[in-house]
Amino acid sequence: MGYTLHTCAINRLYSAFRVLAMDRVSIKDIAKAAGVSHSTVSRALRESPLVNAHTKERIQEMAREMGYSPDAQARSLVTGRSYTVGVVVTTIADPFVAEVVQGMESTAHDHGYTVILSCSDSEPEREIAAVEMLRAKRVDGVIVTSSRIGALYLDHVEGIGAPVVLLNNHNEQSGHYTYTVTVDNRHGSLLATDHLINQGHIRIAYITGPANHSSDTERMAGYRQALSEHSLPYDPTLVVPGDGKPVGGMRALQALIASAQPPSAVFCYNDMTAIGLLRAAREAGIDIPGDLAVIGFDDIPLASFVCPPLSTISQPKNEMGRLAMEMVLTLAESYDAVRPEYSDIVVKGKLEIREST
Amino acid sequence: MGYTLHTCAINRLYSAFRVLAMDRVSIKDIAKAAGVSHSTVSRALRESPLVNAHTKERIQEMAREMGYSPDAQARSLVTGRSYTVGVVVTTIADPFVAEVVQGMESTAHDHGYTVILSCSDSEPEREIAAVEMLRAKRVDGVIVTSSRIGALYLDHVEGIGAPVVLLNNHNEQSGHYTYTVTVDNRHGSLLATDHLINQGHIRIAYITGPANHSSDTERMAGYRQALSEHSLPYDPTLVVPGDGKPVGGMRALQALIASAQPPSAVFCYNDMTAIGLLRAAREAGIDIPGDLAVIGFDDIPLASFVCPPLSTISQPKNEMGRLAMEMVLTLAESYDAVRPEYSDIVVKGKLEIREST
DNA sequence: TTGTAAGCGTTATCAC
DNA sequence: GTGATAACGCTTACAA
Repeated sequence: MGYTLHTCAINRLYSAFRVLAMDRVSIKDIAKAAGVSHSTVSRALRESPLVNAHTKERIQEMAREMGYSPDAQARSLVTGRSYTVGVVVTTIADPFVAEVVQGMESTAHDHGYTVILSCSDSEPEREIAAVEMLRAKRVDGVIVTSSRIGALYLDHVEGIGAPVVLLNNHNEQSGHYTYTVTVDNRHGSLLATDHLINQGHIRIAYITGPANHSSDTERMAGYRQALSEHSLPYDPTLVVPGDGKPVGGMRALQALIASAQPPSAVFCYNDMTAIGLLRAAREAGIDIPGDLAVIGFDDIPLASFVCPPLSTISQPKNEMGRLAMEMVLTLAESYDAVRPEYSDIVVKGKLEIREST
Repeated sequence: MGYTLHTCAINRLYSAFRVLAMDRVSIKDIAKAAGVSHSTVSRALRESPLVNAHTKERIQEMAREMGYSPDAQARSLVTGRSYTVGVVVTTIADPFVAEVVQGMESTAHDHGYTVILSCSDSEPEREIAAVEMLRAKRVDGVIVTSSRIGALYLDHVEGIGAPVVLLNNHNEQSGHYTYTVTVDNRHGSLLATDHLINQGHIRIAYITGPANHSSDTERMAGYRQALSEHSLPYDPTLVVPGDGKPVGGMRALQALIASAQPPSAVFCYNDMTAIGLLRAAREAGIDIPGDLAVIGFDDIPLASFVCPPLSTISQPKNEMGRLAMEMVLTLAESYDAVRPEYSDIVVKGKLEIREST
């Protein structure tokens, strides 16, 4: 690690008999203290009209005084609803994911739900384990974000006993009997590429994302479509592999400048790639956008702070999180009732022109 | 919003009688099917040695076939442990927080625990509500990150019935009977300011963070200490207010260049501030680090991608998350047993020299 | 309006 | 080894 660690005052004082086992007060305790039955307490605490207004108030007062806190698990055991939804992501450290989760959490909160967060690190086993664990916790719904292995869920989905919605899933065959929220990748790429073309660029490169992600396939498709719509030739040598991360972008730039006929513009799979590319360009003394115009995809929070500020396709991250959460909650509330077999929400990205193009 | 939304295939098909109420199988169901008592099933499923090896295997096989999933809530009800810890943060969209949470989640996972995420948006009521809710869910522990209102917890902390650890708390009076993980702010500032001084700078400005945060007070103290250790005068006009966000940094730069005797270097409360300042500097045609050296604090993931790459004090974010989680889990496992009255872990930041100084 | 009793799915304590 | 039986803290018929 290299970080020095300083533990101070640890184990400073052991208080031998500090038994904090502050026995939790239950409705029975309140019942005893109030001289009523525990069912009356239960009613009073949940504002049931079936209880005398006076005693209700008295009981609520006592509950407060005694420091009562309802046991959500016990309640859930009998009601069958946990008011909890599981959110599975690759890694929360990804700024895109973080924004999406932010949107999810706040909507969940607004509806009185709680979020269990699980990071899979893109490892299938961990992702499955997470789903299994969420199932054991009896969540009312699950949202899986940016997963590459969505198809696996479809098998698990039957067993989990709760609705599952996929957000920006990267797998092709997640079409059946599932619920999804996705950005329109093709449309976004069209926007990006068109923009470059309108600026007069003819030779436009595309830096790919990680292999086998449907989002990459779709963005690539949009790029080619824009080219063909403008009767521009598609040159395979202008498609260079990246990995969705800064390093990929840096390497891609090397490949680009080494080529016989370098492009005058480049569309990157995502902002992280573009940012890596920007950095490499600066080091190589290439002027952006003078020598090379660059556009990304995602609009991560810092896209406007790199230099030059990055033009990009903005995904409504917060909004997407909100939509996914609302979808899963709606499904949860009508679970084991009549509901649509599947539904997809497709949101469109927006062209954000800054100074890199 | 401005984003167009396209709902496709929604409500595509209602299958009227698809009752997915796939009645959950319980140990009793398995017991019935296997012709044994439910206690035997319970034992078999938890690898108890108190059960015939043959029947154990048979039962496990049946459980698998029947798609059994243990009910964590029911179990928790009787064992008193939920294997869940609550993490409350200001906002997960903050890259610093996201990294910390990443560290927390992965350690929790390694120990078989699950994370409930709650974002308070720095609103005291929400923060209190979150704690209340976590209490109802019977979490085994709570970690509060970057809160400004830690003192409030100290009242709640007794009632919550679970250990609470504070990470990078911004409140002064969180000293008693609590557990904390914090970065050594004074030390980090010393590092940063020393670095600037060693580069030959005499007039060094400090851009503050949000008011009344102890972290700001401490960083400021480190700055002054470095100055005095090098017998440099402390000039109050060189301390300009920021807000911990890019805008604050941008505004601060205006103030700086408008001053009679501008500094040749500036130490910013955090990276976000520095990044805003960098941007304003670029727009104002100020050369970094030629005209002005800039250093931040935090080392957020994109600090190395802005231009010029930002020198900063690196906080071991992941590590801090890990430490906090390990602390709370240790406390949880010994709850209502003998344990230290309080302990603080203080980690030291590291000077990360890049190109802005 | 209130109380009694059953039950949610576990684990745990006894006997046998 | 195994099976009753009693919790755990709550909600909810069903009675009174």
